[in-house]
Amino acid sequence: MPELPDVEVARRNLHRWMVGGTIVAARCADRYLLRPGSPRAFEHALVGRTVAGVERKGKWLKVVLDGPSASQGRRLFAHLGMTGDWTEGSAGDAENAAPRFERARIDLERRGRALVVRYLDSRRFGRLVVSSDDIVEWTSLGPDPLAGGLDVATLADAFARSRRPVKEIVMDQSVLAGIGNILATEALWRARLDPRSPGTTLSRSDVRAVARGLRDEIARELAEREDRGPDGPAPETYETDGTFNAYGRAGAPCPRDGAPLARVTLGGRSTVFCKVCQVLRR
DNA sequence: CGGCATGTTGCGCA
DNA sequence: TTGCGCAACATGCC
Repeated sequence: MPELPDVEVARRNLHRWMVGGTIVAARCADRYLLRPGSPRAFEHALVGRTVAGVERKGKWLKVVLDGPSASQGRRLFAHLGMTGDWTEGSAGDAENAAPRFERARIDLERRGRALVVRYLDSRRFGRLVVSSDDIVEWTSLGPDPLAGGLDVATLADAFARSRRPVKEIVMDQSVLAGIGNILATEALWRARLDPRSPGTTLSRSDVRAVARGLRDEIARELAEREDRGPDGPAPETYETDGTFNAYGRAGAPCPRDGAPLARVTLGGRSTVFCKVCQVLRR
């Protein structure tokens, strides 16, 4: 599920489902997901509150809650980790039973209707954190690409300051929030730039190409998810169905020149690229 | 059984 | 101080 486009879709869904609703029950028994919180604190912080808004920065979500008085606002921060997802169903239907991998459940009342919002996460690398202030994981994020954070000057600055491979810089959440392994791999393929190139070696036009690659790939993935709609196929099924140019395609022909795509490890992450058309700066 | 996985953090070492 | 590499976290799937 989780890179910027997936999280943005989750944000829009949560916004549509929850804003204006009042939380009547909240349960999460998973202490690992709640770290450093507790099931009791989770329930206590949410029940009785009204949802005022749902925001996103990078891969983090922030659900803004209103208390009985304005000074009692609380926030629920959520990260999808590797396999997290949010779903919705109306309470009372046949599907009242907890689906597989349900880790948290929030019951709301909205416009006289009861609904259930669920957090599912098979691998449990996600987070659910309640706080009355912004948490450091949120405040230390760099600018978000969809909020105008993807400008060439900022990127050029980050590259100029580091000899680390360009792919690692782009995936650094304090440089740019929301870029994961798929977006970085695809953007660099689009930019025709070898992911191992040190940041300091990039030319002005390289930086522009990386920015354009990121922008285009984010837009493409967002459009793809919008096309499928909420009742489309399960997320897992659109990872490897031919929509990627490089990600997950090691050994297969590069769509541009037919050369077999190479695979290396950068920052502990699998990295696929074409040695023929993606130029290595040094 | 072995290997890989869309993410993040922390540790040890150069 | 910075930058790596690597393991760990917990689990599913091919």
